[in-house]
Amino acid sequence: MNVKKASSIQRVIKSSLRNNQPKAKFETSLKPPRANHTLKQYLQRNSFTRAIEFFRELLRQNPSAVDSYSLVFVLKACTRQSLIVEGQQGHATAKKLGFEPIIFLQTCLIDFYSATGNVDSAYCVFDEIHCKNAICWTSLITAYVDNDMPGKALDMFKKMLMTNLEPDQVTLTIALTACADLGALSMGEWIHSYICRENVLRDDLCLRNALVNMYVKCGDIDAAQTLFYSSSQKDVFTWTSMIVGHALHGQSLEALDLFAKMKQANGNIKGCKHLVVPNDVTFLGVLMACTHAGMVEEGKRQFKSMVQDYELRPRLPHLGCMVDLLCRAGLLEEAHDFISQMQVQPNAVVWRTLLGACSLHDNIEAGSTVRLQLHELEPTHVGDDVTLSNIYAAKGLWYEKTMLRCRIRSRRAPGCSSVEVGSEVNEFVAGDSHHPLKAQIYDVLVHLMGIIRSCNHMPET
DNA sequence: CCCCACAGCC
Repeated sequence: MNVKKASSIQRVIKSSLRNNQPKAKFETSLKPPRANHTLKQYLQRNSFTRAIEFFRELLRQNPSAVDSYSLVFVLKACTRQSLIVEGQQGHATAKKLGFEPIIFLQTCLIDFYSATGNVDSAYCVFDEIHCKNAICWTSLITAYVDNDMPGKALDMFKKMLMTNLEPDQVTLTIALTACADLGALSMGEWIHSYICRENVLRDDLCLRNALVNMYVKCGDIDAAQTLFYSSSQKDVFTWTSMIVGHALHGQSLEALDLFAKMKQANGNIKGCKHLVVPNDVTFLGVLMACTHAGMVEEGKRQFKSMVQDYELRPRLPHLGCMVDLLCRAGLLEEAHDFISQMQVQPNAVVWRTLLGACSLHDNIEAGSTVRLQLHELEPTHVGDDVTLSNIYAAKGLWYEKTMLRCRIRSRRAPGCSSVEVGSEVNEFVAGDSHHPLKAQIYDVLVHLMGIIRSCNHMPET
C-alpha cells in the first residue's frame, strides 16, 4: 500500500511540475529564509497564484531553497483560494520531502482540507499527528464548526479536555461558537466559568465577543447584555453581536438604540485608534431589527445611510432583508421592483422571501411567476412548490393544489421525510405551514432539544 | 521566517 501511495504522490508532484508554465521569471537562486520572505510578501499582497507559481519554480530549479516554512506559505495560499489540487500537491510535496512530523505544517493541512470542505481528510491529518498540541486540536474543532458540524466540534473539544491539554483563548473562542451554533447554553456557561477562573483569559476581546454571541444565540439575552455593558473595550464585533442579538429577540427598538449609541461612542473618542465603524454586518442587524418591527421607512432610511454615509455596497443578505421588509408590509409590487433593480443577481433566498409573502397575501399570479424564477435557480427544491400549493389551497383551488402535490410526490426530492403516525404515513416537507403534523413534530423537536442540552454537561473525568 | 479565534438574510 505504501508503494502504491508513494507512486501516486510521485505522479502528483510530476504533474505539478508539468503544469508549471511561469508567465514571469522568478529569482530562484535563493536560500530558504530569503525565498520564504518572498513567498510571505506574495501572501501579504494576496498574490496567491504568484506564490504558488514561485514555489513550483523553486522546487524545479533550486529545491534546496524549499523548507517546511515555504510549504506553510504555499498551503496558506491554497487555503485562501480554495485551490484543491494545488493544496493536495502541497501535501504530497510535504510527504516527499519528509516534513510529515512537523506539527505546524500538519496544522496548515487541517486548515486547508477544512477550507475545501474535506473534513474527513482534515481529521486524517490530525489523527496522524503523534504529539498533538492545543493549536492542532483547535484547527480540527474549527474545521467542524466551519463545516456546519458544531456537535462534532464540541465532542472534539471535550475529547481534548480529557487528554489534559489546556485549551488556549483561541480554543475556547471557537468552542463558544460551536455552543452558539448548537444552542448549547449549559456548555457555554461551563466555558464561561472556566474563563473566569483563568485571569489571563479575562481580557481577551475576541473571547468576550464570543461569549456575548453565545449567550445571544442560546437565548439568554440578559446575560449577553450584562457582559456587553461590563466590558470597557468594545470593537465592531462586540457592538454587532449585541445589535444582532436584540434584533433576533424581537427587541427592535433596543437594537436601533444601541446602533445610535455605537455611532455616538465614535463621536466621543478623539483618537482614531479606537474608532469603531459599523460595517455591513452591523447594518444587517439594523435592517433585521427594522424588518421584524415592520419599520419600513426606518429600514429604507438605514439602507440609504449604509450606502451613502458609509459607502458600503449592499450584498445579497442586505437585499434579501429589504425584500423581506417590503414583503412583510404587504408591499409585494415594490418588493418585486426592488429585486428587478438590484445590482446583484438575486439568489433563491431572495425569491423565496417574495414567494412566502405571496403565500401570506394569497397572491396566486405573483406566486406562480416567482415559483418559475425559483425553479430555474433550484429545480429540486420541493418546499417552494409546497408554498405555492398552499396559496392554491387558501384560495380554494383544490384541483391545482392536488396537481402540484402529485408533481412533488413524483419528484421525491432529497430532504423530504416521511413520518409514521399510527397506520398512516404522512409526508412532512419543510415550509408546509398548513400541515397538521407540524405542531406535533415541533413538540418532538423541542423535547429532543431538551435532551441534547442536558447531554451537554461536561462528562466526569 | 511557522500553525488555531469573534458578528450575518429565508
